[in-house]
Amino acid sequence: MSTTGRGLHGRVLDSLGPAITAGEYPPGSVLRTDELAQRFDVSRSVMREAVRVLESMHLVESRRRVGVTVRPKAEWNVYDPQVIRWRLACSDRPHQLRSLTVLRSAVEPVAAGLAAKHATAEQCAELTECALGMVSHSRGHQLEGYLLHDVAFHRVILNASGNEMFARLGDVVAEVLAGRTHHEVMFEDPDPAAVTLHVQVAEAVRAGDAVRAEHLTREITVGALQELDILAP
Amino acid sequence: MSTTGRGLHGRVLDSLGPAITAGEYPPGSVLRTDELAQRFDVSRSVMREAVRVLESMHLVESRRRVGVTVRPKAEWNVYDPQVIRWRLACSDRPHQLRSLTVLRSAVEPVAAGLAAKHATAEQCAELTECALGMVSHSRGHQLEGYLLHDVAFHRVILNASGNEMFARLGDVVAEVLAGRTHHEVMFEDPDPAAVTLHVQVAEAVRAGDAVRAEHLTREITVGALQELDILAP
DNA sequence: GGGAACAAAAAGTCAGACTTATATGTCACA
DNA sequence: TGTGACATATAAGTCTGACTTTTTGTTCCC
Repeated sequence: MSTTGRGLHGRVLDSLGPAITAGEYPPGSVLRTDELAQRFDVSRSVMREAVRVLESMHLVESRRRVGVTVRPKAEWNVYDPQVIRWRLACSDRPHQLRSLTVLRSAVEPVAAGLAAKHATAEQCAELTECALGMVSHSRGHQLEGYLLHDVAFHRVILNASGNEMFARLGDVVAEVLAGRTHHEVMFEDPDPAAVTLHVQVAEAVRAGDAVRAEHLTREITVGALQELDILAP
Repeated sequence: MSTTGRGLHGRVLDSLGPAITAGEYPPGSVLRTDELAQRFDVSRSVMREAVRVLESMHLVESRRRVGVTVRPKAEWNVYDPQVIRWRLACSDRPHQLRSLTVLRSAVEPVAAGLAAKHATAEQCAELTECALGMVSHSRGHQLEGYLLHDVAFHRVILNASGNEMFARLGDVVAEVLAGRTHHEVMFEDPDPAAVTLHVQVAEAVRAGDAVRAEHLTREITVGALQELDILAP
């Protein structure tokens, strides 16, 4: 899933990235390239490449005669999928999950409205297929199967919106939904009301009813937010 | 504004990044590190650092024995501020501007609603100050002054929402608004109705009226979308 | 025709020497 | 005592060349 692993510098990032995003090095901390290279037992060239990547994520800033300083959290590229994964993997997870869910609540209803206008016949078919899959996996602790169709459903909506910015949030949504199923508490079968809503959204999109699709999706996301409030008020 | 310039590898990126995002190298194109290093007259180490950054933006993929291949547009990290700037600087600009405006139309109303709940007294004051600044620069071709306050206004809203994902879209909004004023056609003074809406949003946020703040902001973004439709139907 | 051995190509890695910018401390002078 | 110019040390930045590793495509044999 989150395999940066490509090459030695990727190995370094897998270790250093999470450490920084977890706040192990508070903002303003100064690291030195040579020292890091020693610590990770890699050459300076490799270490420099890793630092460059962290710099492009705005996690650190490299300045002559000073070193590599950790930037304040407010400047991080929090939309970078890699950064999102790192933050979801650390203790900041609940806070991060809430931020992303709020983002979903803003984006997905609008995306659904656009999908109702722009979705192709194929996308409509895929959507109903996903919704039916959710229904058939909604009882009897088939959580994994349910999750699979749920993720696919929201991906299709985001893609069908025709907006590239929305489409690229598919991975984020997948991460949030997976997080809810795996890490957070999810004893019981999914809420039947939510399942019904998904089916209705699929219908609305197929019918080209943008207003209804948007409204129904808003209900879904409101539900997701309430779920968070119950778990961590 | 968009000064990557830090170091030699930054110079290379300023040249290669825009070229890739502009589609000069179609997806699947293969570049070789050594050749690029020669072309830009830099050492391989510097070139490798540049490639690493492009790779972290998912613009390219580097594989042994094959080279550096350009990835399909759909996989790019389109939320990376650097990528956004590069794309806004090329012929793709109108399309990009539309995508971002649609994103704004989804995010900003929700952000305004949250701001009404969470804004501090200081933020409220700042907001009304911005709105008043917009009013006082709304007549007599004071476009630059108007833009300044407009950008500040939306930044405060996004920050006051208390959601870090929203807050980080401040730069995007700034870029969109600046684009509208500078590059697109903007002969006349801003629409008086829009100015009034901003003042009303500031009031609603101060009053803690989330529903009203959200609704008014939605009107603002709808206006922005209509403006685009008029310019490029 | 299919599979195994082989060769070439390009990225990846490393080590070492050198350059450059810049923060900081020093000292003279006002 | 404060201030400006100057020297110095430091850490990033750059370049080069040699070497390693992985992967692809070819060739050769069964």
